[in-house]
Amino acid sequence: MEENLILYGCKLAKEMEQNLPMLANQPEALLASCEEIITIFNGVKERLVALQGNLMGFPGRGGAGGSSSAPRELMDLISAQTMLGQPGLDFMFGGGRGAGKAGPVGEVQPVANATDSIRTSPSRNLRRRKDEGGKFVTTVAAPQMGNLDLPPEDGYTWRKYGQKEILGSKYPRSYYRCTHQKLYNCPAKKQVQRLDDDPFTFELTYRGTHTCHMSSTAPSAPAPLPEQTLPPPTSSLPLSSSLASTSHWLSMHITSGASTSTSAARFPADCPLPVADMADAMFNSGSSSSSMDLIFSSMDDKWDSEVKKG
DNA sequence: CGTATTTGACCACC
DNA sequence: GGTGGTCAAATACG
Repeated sequence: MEENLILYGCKLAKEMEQNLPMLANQPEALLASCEEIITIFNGVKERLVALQGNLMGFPGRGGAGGSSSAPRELMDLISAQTMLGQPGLDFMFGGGRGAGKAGPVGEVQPVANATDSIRTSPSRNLRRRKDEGGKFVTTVAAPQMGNLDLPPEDGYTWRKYGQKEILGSKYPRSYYRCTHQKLYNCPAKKQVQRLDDDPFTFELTYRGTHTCHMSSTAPSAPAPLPEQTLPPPTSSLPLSSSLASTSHWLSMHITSGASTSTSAARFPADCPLPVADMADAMFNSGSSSSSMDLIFSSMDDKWDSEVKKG
């Protein structure tokens, strides 16, 4: 069920992508297509939210007023995946597509948090380990050229706060937190580790959700969109131009069909994840994620209202 | 001088 | 006690 809708959505998105120059002159057609895609993904998203709610038991964030944290988590995952240029949606939607034998690259696994117990240390309670709701593990291809030590760029700004040798791994694990952690109390963290059997692949572990890009005062966030029925000015986004020249190293890797090349192959030939491509292009088109924030915030508006409706 | 990274030590958890 | 995650002082960098 979902996968059919997704395929349809992918197809629509791809058609949009191909017809973008034309559609740019027909904002109404563009708008209709956007609406359709949004509707499709919305339905799938709601199901996944329910599913993921069962799976992860998202505790929500901040207690008061955090009623719609799960969609945010999902969107963050999608953002991370699409930014990475990986078919991360396969994790979200791949359950039914032909018993998807996922390769080692681009695989995403939700990991349920064991307990929520916070150790009440008598002397210190500032170093709690078991925090945040869920964590996501994904693998991403490393660049085949250039600096291999460079952690994968994913559109967020991370600050490294630690590195550790991991038992049984050749390579150390690096620990990053969101640069805006202090300013905006953003709890997002990620771990980067190179696979010992495949140095060209990073294993990324994301935990926590970015609150910095949600904050209206956050540096990367555009001015909050007012309540509106119209979508953001998608026609003004540098979609087509950047699609033609994605210079991101991840994109290069994926299209180059490198050694661990199960990533792109797992998608139908007529649907090479155009949505991810579009998102990737959008992220790569600017250093800040403002355009994506624009899109996601508007989508969230939509989706939030949909969720509240239901 | 402010910010990011490095790195040894500390701490939580198993 | 071992291992992994985090802290924080020292250091590097722009």
